[in-house]
Amino acid sequence: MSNSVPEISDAEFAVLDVLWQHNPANANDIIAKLNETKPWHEKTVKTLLNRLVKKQAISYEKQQRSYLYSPLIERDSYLVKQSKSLVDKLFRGHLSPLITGFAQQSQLK
Amino acid sequence: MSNSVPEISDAEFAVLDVLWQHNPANANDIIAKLNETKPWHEKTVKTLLNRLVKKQAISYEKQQRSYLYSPLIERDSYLVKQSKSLVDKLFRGHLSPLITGFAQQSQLK
DNA sequence: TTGCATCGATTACACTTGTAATATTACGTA
DNA sequence: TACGTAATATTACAAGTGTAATCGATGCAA
Repeated sequence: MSNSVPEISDAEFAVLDVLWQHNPANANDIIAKLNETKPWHEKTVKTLLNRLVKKQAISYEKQQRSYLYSPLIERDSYLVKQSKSLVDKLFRGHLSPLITGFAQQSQLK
Repeated sequence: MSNSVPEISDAEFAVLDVLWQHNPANANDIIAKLNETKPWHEKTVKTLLNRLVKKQAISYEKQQRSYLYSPLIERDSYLVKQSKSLVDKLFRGHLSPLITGFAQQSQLK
């Protein structure tokens, strides 16, 4: 049976998201990509990479001096799990009120 | 302009959720209701109530010895906000992939 | 009136998270 | 071979969170 998906914080998710788009990737690539949208310090991103490794959300292989990182958890299963847990928490498992809420809100403006 | 909705943790949300179902309510009522599903110590719930008050998510009025609590933030707007922020984060604002993901996942079993 | 039970208020404490700074290690160059 | 530099690893530190325990006030029972 496959391990359950670890908890991923918001900042960690952003890193993982970059890796889902393109992998394997080294730290500098990831930092550059992230910095297109987030003003994160290099050190910050490295911390996040380390935490993701510890959580076994990503893996790395040594490539000369630096590492090449790859996701260990699947994007789709992660997204489904997160969606489901939100819908469980907010709507007791029912998707329709979410959709309705969205519709109403977007129609307000 | 109305204040933006404060950040509410998962445990705090459960308390707020009880108050949305029935309010005003005193601490004991809330504890009893929560204990139908969560094995939380009385002290824990009181801490959560305090934090919600500090965050101005709920209010109270003194009733003799104890307090009567009521929600200050609206259930609907809170749910919409949370849904939206998840959809923004996971699906870049698009609802349809969430729905599709749900459909696929539920059809697997 | 005194003490106990019961409220809410304050304090505790470890873990996670955001956000780095510092330490260490190992190439590559002079 | 010795050093600077660039990678990773370790440490930092405050705020938020989960989960209570303790403190202080107060009203009720004896």
